[in-house]
Amino acid sequence: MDSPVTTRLSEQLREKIEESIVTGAYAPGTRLEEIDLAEMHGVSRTPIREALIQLEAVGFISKRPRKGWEVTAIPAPRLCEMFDVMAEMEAMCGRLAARRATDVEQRRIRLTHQACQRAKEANDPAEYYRLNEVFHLAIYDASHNAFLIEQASALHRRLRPYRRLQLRVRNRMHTSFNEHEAIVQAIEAGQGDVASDLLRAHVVVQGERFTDLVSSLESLVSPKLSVVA
Amino acid sequence: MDSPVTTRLSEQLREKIEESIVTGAYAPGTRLEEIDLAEMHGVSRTPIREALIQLEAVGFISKRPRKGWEVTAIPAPRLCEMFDVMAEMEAMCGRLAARRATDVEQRRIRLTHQACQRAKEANDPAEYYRLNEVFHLAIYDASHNAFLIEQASALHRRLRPYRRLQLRVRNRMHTSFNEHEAIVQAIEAGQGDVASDLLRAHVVVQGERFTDLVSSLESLVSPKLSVVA
DNA sequence: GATTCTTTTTGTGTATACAGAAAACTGACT
DNA sequence: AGTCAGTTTTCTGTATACACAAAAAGAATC
Repeated sequence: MDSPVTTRLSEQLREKIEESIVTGAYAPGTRLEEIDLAEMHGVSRTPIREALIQLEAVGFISKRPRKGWEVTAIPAPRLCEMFDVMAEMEAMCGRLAARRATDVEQRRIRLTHQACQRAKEANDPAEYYRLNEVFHLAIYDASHNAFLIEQASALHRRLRPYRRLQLRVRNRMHTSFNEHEAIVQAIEAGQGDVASDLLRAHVVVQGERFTDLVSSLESLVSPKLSVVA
Repeated sequence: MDSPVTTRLSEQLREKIEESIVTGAYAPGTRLEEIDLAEMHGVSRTPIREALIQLEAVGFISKRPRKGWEVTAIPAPRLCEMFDVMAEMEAMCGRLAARRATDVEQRRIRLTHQACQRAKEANDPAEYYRLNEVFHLAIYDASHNAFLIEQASALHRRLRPYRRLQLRVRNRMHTSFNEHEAIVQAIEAGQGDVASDLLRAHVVVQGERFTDLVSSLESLVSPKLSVVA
């Protein structure tokens, strides 16, 4: 039924757990106990442990001396740093995409952008959010640098639970769309430096958006706090 | 004597094995067998396995279906992609460093550069190679972006066995030094964009250096090939 | 002599067992 | 009643054992 050579419980478990983190099911700060996870997935501790070790190596979780594993809660300042790096990587993708994108890839970017427009006009933030990811990934792909694509995608995924919050910001969807339009034009015109600068500005977290980010961070972590307060 | 809470054989083992890869003791393509490594280090398979899993997560080794673990041999085209990304990250470090470096950090960069000069004039490539790393790391630090520093350092380390080969290229030490001088000046002058562009050009693998890289790659992998040929 | 089938060996993936340490709880003493 | 000490429990790190699968080697047959 499923792939026969996918022998590797620990890999499948890593994907499952990572998915739970990325989607926010396991919020930052959540404790992960090996035995619980093992029972939950009906396996022994060993493959669970191996999955957790992989997740730790990529920074998704961290191990506290005697406290078990914990979903990494990224502090706001570090999150800004990560968005800065993300911005730079996207800028690089954009520069390369403007130089290297094939006709098919250009068309794919433009089409995804138009789909974003429909989602915007339908005032459907969820759909816009989904298409926004497709849009950015399309630009990554057009860079024709496999390593860059991997790195950018990984960081994109890492930041996913935090980016989702950004769209709640007032008018973000419209602003985002307008920025996309300019980016697409720059790529189509082959203007690498322009696309690069636009993408950097588009992704980076500046000014008031930083405050939004910080405040929305609080809605992610331990809900019990809100009960106390 | 050593840190008492460093209980974690797998961590120590990961560092040891990674060191062997980075220094080139384990050349690309080398087979790593769990039992051999376990005996070699006087431990059981479990911590070895955990160490290998971590190394796989970062891309140092990869697992072949039924062939065990193998030190990842990076193909030349991918290596170029990685150097391109490295160049972009260094460029970003330089741009930030020019804006943010403290007096102490500027002085540290300049001093390391002067040490490079002494190594160059003493015609000591090994020492120059070592100081070159210190120089670049000093620029990373001056960027004041902890995440960027981590990422850049990790990629730098990843590329280390390949960068070493580059210095064998004729006159590379002198060219490198001159480029460093311009970079230092740009950072001291606070010219972020200039530092950025210079660093990108300094790190990237272009033109004839690509050919050098490809040919030097062959000296890394399985020596039996040269016996056959 | 070559090819194919069978058997053996080797190596990985998962489970389980065991030891040691830290944290929590309980009891006693001040 | 509070604090300190001792005991118990829980959890982690490491070792070992077992099963399954693939590759290699050897034997038999064509």
